Amino acid sequence: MATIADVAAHAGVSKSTASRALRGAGTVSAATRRRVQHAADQLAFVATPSAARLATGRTHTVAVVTPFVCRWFFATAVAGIQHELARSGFDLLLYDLHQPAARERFFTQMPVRGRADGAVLLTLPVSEAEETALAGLRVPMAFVGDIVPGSSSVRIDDRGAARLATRHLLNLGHQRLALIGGDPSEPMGFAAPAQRRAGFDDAIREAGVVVPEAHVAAGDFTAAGGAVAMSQILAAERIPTAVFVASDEMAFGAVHTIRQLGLRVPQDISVIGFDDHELAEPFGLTTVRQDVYRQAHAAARSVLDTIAAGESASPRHRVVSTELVVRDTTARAGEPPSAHRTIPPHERNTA
Amino acid sequence: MATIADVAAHAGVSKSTASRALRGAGTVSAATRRRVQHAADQLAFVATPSAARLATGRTHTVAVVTPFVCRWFFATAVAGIQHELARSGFDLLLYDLHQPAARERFFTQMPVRGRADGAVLLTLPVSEAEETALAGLRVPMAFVGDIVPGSSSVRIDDRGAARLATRHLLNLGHQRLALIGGDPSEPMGFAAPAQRRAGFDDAIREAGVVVPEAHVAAGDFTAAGGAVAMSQILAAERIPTAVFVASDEMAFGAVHTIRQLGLRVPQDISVIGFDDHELAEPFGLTTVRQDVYRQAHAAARSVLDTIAAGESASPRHRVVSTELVVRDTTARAGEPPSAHRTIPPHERNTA
DNA sequence: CTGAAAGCGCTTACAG
DNA sequence: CTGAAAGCGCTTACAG
Repeated sequence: MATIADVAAHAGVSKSTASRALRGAGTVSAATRRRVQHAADQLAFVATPSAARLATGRTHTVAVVTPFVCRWFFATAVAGIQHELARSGFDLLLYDLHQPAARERFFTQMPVRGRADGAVLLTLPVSEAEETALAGLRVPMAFVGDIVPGSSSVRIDDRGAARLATRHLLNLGHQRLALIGGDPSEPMGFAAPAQRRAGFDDAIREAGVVVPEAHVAAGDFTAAGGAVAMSQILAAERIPTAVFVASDEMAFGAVHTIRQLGLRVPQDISVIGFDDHELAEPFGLTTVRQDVYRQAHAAARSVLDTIAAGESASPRHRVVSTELVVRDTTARAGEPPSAHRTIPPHERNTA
Repeated sequence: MATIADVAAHAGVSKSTASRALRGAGTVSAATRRRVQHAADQLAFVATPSAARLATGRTHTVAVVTPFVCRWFFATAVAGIQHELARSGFDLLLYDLHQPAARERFFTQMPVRGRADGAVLLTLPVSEAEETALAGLRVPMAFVGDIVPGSSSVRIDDRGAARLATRHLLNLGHQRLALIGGDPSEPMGFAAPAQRRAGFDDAIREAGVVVPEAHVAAGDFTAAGGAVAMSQILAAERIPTAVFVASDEMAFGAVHTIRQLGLRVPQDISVIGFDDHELAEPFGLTTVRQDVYRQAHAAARSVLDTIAAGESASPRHRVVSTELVVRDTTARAGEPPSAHRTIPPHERNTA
């Protein structure tokens, strides 16, 4: 591995000018710049990151901290951030706080310290202690889905979007609604579930509709959890005709449960999800779309901009719009089966 | 930020012994060790990573390079690696090669150099040039899904698993099979699609069954791609009674297309996927399971072990088993609807 | 067991 | 425009 001393020697200059020439910093004559560059190419020189970092204090790295990398929302967000970072030549350090223990270890040990110039936190409401720990990092941060004073944020209007989803059900004439939301005692303490519940409540209150407790169930934002929650609701004496599910992944499970019990979607029960998961379209799930990739992208951009601008930049708070996407899992209350759900005059197997 | 000189001063020792005491290296008397530790705690000392790296040459970081973080397989693998790394106090640097341009940039610039002590590469068949570029890193590597001489690998028997899936269809009495596989001209050049195709071919050859070209279509391993591929197959003069789809995500799309056209799964067409995606269970998709989390975990472990052992450790090649998981999307050829698919005597809506 | 010194490989005022 | 020197903050032989 060639060092900068090697390229300096090859080019017949000092380390100082070699360094300056390579980084385009300071003033270097065009001729020497060329000589140095040539020497560097010859030797396939590339600066040792740790040495450059120690000297400059900059890491050209951004940390991403997330619960559950493996879930759609977070994986999509990580992709969005990675792509934006790559465009600026920044590396991405990933921290997954999948368990309370991992979360605690992260906030007490602060492995990010000295390893990143900025951080983006995904959907992670932080306690006061955690907030001060993060502040101790003294690097720009952006939050996706939460607002923390002093840091930038990008999010959607969860409450408004949930209200929109619920109104869609109401507008279709449904009176017996159900909700599959989040578990308030969930250890990560996510903010979105409560917001979505509030939006649901807004809508039913406005419509003067009452939802019995038996029609409210909590899932863990997985399909399996949604399936279980749905079966709890369907065990009620009187079952709903429509259900708002606070995530598409749970909605997939809910739809499956309904069908397993021999009921039809949407003829017997309408289902609307939340997210516009990549499988929502192929599955015909009605939902409200949020653009996760774009939110993540914007958060990364904002961190990058703040890094470039130095401490000066003031935090930006952005709200990304959502959109109702009507597909095949919602229908008017009491509607007969739609035409394309019946057996069509298509070629059939005879094997 | 306190430096090691600060804690040395506080403890009344030299930097050398302070360093030794903190890292448990060399020999330090119990008493001084305690004094130093106390001083470090007081000052909330934590070694500056770049300085430690420059001095030792170790980064305590592993790089993960993947196409598409946002797809289930890769996101799950990243989670598996992250969790194993965290247990050993290693950081994870993530590189997403989602586009040919990003891939080329990665292999020419080699951003991993000097930033990681090891790497795990996900499902990425490398060219010779790329292989030598990686070798230049001089760090232990493990591949998930591919074999590269000199590096460890963890994978499944794609060909055998595909054969298994196809035999399941054959065993159910199906004679008119179809295949939704990968596109051989896909730029990433993944190895699995060809292997799965080969396994399919093995099975039909053994069974003496012939599959017309019209019953073979390529998808891009997304649900949308699977849906399109399925509709191409269903445009054939004579449609199949069963289809092997090389990934669950494509299978989801395929099932959707079949149902959209008014045909039933599995009564009219049986569908088997590949992966055991987390949504396969809630959706009742028959498939062959591969444990991605475990493969990733093992790959990370193997890199970590090699790092710990130094150059001495010789590469390990592991093949993780797969398993047929029969659910609701496959049935005997010509089978009538199964009981639980018919309308059951359950409470119905009357709204 | 402990300390002084050199070194890891860069960068950056400061002179010239 | 260029060079000598100091410094970034650790670690590690080498003496003692």
